[in-house]
Amino acid sequence: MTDLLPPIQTTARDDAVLKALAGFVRQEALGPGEKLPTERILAERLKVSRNTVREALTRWEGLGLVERRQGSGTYLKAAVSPDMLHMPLTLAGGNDFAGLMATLEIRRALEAEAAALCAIRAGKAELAEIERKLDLMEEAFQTRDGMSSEEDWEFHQAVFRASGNPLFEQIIAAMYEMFHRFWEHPLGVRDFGHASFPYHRTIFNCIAAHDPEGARAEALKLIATVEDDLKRGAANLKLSDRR
Amino acid sequence: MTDLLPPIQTTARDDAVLKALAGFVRQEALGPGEKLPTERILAERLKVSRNTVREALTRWEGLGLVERRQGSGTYLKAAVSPDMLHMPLTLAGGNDFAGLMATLEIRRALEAEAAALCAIRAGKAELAEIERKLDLMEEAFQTRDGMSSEEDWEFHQAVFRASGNPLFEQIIAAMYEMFHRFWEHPLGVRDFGHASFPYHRTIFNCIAAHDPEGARAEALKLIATVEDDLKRGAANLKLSDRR
DNA sequence: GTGGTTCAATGGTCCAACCAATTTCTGCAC
DNA sequence: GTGCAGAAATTGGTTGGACCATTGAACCAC
Repeated sequence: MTDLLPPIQTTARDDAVLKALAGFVRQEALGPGEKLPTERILAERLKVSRNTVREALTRWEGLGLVERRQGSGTYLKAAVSPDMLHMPLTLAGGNDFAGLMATLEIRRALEAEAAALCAIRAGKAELAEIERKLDLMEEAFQTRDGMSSEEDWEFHQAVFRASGNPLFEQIIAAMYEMFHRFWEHPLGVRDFGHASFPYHRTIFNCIAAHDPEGARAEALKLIATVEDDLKRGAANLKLSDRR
Repeated sequence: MTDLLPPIQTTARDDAVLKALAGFVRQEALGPGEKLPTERILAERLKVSRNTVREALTRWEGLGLVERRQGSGTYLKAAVSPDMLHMPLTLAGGNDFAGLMATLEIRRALEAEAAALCAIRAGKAELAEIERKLDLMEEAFQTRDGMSSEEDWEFHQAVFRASGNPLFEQIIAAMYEMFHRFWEHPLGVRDFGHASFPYHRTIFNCIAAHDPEGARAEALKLIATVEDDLKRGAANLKLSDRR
């Protein structure tokens, strides 16, 4: 009794605009940073109102695909293709401890899996890149006494990228803003992140040895230390209510 | 209706509109499904043009926070708060086999973690809800000879929801469209999904017994069967180029 | 009740301006 | 020719008003 009667679609102009624009971008082989036609031109060419064009572009802007600069133009921020899948995530109350723990749980799941996949799939080039990031991070850690969040992040990004699955990097990158917001205000925990330091190299060693389960285990240990730091920070935070 | 919604002041109008609207939603304690003021009312109250209101609402619609129904009104689809964090993801080329495998790897990571967390955190009410979905699914499986994708999905949703971390459900729900697209055209694999059937109950048993590692292991087995079905389907697909 | 009809409300689209930020061009001083 | 300030053009942002398409409720005949 499956009544497969999908609703018919009579009007979908702004969607049509986006589809046309996606086709245009593909045909012109436009990449990130390049400028696309002005709203007035698009409206004229597509035979729709400028308002409709603007609504369509607003959608893309909200999805982070495009950046508008008043007086200058509209620029691509990411690669687009006609058959993209959009996953807008919203995390309510992202500023507090609970929200941070929630993202950390996601990160634990993804980081462990990515490390394991990376151990299986990473080739020589990827391994070299990861090791380069690792060296940079360790150097920064020594010279700046533990302040290596930027390099730390780049190491993890390299691992995600070498997992062979672009989704890992994308999801984590989307959550980066939240982590970053936090890393700059370590809740009074002076040595935040120090405990996680040694595990970066143990993870790399397992990956280089093509030991998926080892890499997974080390990644889990790393996240556990971050979780621990976070809980210590939460205790410090109990008294001061920030914003 | 109360006369909240004070006029907007500065530039960055549409952003200000969203902030004001978020505040309004919070003060009125509006929940999902409830209707919010019409565009014309908002424009008048906030002292901005209706177009500006529309651009703001278009943003929220693109983020899946709101649903517009022509002739009816604009309705909340999710809880909103003034300090939300948005993480829009876009994945290119989601239609092909590689894209499907990529999402499945994400699902493996999240499903295993969520099952484990669920085994730790699920209370009596959550357990009962999961078991209800499980019963529905098993019944549908028997009576419709394996066609239980809808109920199957609801079971997994219940598990994610009981994990205590809303991000799991959100990420997976965002990927649902891709899975669903596929489930309706099982690539010629007649008994697609059959192999995964028994693991639903074993997962539930582990969750009910508060056995995190057991639940994780069973979830991994389930995903493995789906992966296997998918690979069989890919072989069938080699010859026919769809769409 | 069932099935149409009417009608007001609401989102969707369009137009024609104007504003604000940016870029580009122009012309003068040197 | 060079450099730079100011004018002009370009472009996204906003406004107000108009009309269309869909929805849903009230109403009416049967």
